Amino acid sequence: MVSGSAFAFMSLGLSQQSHFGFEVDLLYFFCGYVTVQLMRIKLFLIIAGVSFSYSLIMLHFYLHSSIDQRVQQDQDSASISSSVELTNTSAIPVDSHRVNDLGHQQQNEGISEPRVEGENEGIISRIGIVRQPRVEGENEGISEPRVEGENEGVIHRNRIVRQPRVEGENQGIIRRNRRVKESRVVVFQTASDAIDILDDGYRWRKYGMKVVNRNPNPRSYYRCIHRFQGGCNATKQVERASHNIRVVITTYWGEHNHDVPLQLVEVEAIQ
DNA sequence: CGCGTTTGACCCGCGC
DNA sequence: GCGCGGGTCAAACGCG
Ligand SMILES: [Zn+2]
Repeated sequence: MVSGSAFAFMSLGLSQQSHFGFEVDLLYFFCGYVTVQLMRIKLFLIIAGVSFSYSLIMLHFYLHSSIDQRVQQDQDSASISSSVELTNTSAIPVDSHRVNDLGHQQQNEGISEPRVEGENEGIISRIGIVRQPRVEGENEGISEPRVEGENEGVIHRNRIVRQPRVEGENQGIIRRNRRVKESRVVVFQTASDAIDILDDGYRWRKYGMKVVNRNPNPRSYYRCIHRFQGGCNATKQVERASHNIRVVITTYWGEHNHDVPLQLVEVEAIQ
């Protein structure tokens, strides 16, 4: 029976291998190893098995319930105030789905596992939206990371962004010290094995890539392609989470001041 | 040749 | 002031 339970632990660890990071896999392996050692010395077998199974279950639930918090902590020091939705149960294939209106897209409600077994399609979940900056001092800390029925998750972050430089005249004299508070941030979390960039209908140009915050995966910076023609200053950042290689976090900054450009399929449909 | 990506340098705010 | 972390620039490069 004890060997059977140990085998169950090992198989559980192997089954979780593709969903969590390397450290968690190491932790599972260590738990299995400790179980085997306890089998060898024949000491407190049943108690150790029960305690280890309990700790594994608690670890599993902790990882499951705090994935959105860790996403936000990895993003930067933003803290989630109340009512952040994490409804990534809608298994929307990234290829066939275009997020046309990010601010008003409704996700279905109801919680389930933040991962889809045996599927390669990405699942999209909107973490939060900031429409205007908030004053620090209220709603400190992380509370209620999972609220049912709320469609407007709010992340308050008083991030200071630089004003874009005025092009074409007097370069060198123009100071960048005008700072505004960004008023709109949309964070998406996508679980995908291969697809990093979800097609939202807009055309982006990559302008930077940086390894940040001890995350082995670099963060990519994109700008809207109409920045120099139409003055659109919408940007987005795409990175993979450090703790889970399958989670892709897409952060949108600013809003477009133009319409969604036509896609190739639509151009072909017109012709 | 035009357009988009890559990638090292640069800049800037912030903490010590 | 200095180092560090993170965002941006821009020359080089690649590709149709
Ligand atoms: Zn735009």
